[in-house]
Amino acid sequence: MANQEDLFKDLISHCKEYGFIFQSSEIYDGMSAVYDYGQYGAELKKNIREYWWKSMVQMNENIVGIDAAIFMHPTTWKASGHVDAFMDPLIDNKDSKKRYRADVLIEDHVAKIEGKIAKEVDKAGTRFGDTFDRAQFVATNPRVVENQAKIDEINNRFKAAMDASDLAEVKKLIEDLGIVCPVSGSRNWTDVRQFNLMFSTQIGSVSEESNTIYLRPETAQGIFVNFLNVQKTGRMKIPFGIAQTGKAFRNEIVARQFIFRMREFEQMEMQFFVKPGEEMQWYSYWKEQRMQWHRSFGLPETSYRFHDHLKLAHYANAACDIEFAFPFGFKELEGIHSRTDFDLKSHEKFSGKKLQYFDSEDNQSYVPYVVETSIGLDRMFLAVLSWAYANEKLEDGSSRVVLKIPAFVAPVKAAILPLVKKDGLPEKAREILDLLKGDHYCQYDEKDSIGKRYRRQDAIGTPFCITVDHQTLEDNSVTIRHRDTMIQERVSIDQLENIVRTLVHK
RNA sequence: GCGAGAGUAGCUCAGCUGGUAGAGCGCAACCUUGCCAAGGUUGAGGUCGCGAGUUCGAACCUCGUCUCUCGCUCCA
Repeated sequence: MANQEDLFKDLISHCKEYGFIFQSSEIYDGMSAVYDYGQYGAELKKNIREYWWKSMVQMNENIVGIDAAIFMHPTTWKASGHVDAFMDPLIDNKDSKKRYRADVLIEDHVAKIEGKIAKEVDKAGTRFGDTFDRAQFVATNPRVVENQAKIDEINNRFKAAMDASDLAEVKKLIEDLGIVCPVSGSRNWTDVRQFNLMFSTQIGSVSEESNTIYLRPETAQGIFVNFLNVQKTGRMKIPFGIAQTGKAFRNEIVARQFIFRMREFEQMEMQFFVKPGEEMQWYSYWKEQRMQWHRSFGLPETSYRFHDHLKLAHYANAACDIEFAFPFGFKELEGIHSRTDFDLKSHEKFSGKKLQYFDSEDNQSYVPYVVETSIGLDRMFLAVLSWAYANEKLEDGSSRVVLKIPAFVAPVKAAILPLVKKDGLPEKAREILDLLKGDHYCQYDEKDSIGKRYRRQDAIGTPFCITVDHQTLEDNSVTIRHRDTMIQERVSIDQLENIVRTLVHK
């Protein structure tokens, strides 16, 4: 809907205008797909992160949290499969504008030749019947031998080129083979380029001795490599979980839609280690648990839906997303994956260390299976904000922009406002600020008319405005104005701490 | 990365066939009012995304570049 797009644009402007999100390095024209969180954005993000942490770690006896480093041993990414999977050589056809993986184009070509051989063999098979010696035929038939030699040559050339990182040679191979674009049918190719989806840097300050290392493309591996450390030192018994929040980095080819897909982003992950064979029941359990967590934000249930993966990644035996109705459509917000024992087994293989758990119930050790819940913090932030943003028409014909952020994650919990800045009201208001600011992030504002100040707080999503008026001086009462309803109630200052705590608590 | 569109004050935008920049809102100070924005006075803010070129002269034309939006593509 065009209306939704406009709303999204308005939201992006609002985020900048009110200090939620700025483009990174804006004064230098910015960086594509990198954003900074401003004064209110940082608060909201922190509140969502803390709520997640509390829900996962504090509320679950068998889940503990860690904070692993962004740098990890390079072999980690070989074990996880990222090095191979994230280094595809890509080539574009200039006519169709389509992009292909160079290795896939070559493989397809090889497959065609293999098809020819198979056809030849089949033909001969039917001709000779029972007396057909397949191995003999393949070794001696001139056309088969010729084609097999072609295949070997292609594979050798490709392997040699890739091993030498000689991308020009890969392109030459594609040209020599006369591979055409399936769409345009043309041979008008760009150079082959390698898109490494992982960011790399050097560790070690002396260049000859330095090693290439990667910024982690996911936080999960930090948990896997610490599986035994945590299990032993925390005396954890399966089933148990390890949670972590932190930055991950992906050099996305296209990163768009505001903070939905960024090159640097924050994940909130929990890896739950279970007994092999019990993973599906835990997978279902966490699916339900995570959806409940989302529902606790009080956003409409219709904003969320499950999307079960039909095509599974190499490491998974079940996977689904929780999708959210963003302004640009239903998109992935959180993933729940049954990762089997792929990661731990792979780390066992690459490290040569046993990553097993001794189960004293049935007296055996095994590599645990893993159920993962992985949510993008920035995406959750965007989900909350895009739902909360509203341009309301009021009964009197005026309008207001309000962020209906759930109170427990709102950046500013309460604003304390003297009705006028005289008659001792500011002093009284500051007393109340001092009373509350130890427990809640509050603001004091005395500038402009009271109505204008309410609107200002609406725009940053402050759920409560506490107003000090002349009656306050007489009976020690103030009014609390609720953001969403704009209704005010009068309460005693003595009760204020309790009231605010209750309203803001989750 | 490709294609299309866009970039002028914090925000939304105007700026004619090239003649050295404007409005509204917002912001700051003061006065006034005092319970739901838009009262008065004053003020701060822009080498028009950046860099070249054409021109006597460029926000405007040309090229390059950066960034954003949309569509492809990519998303273990």
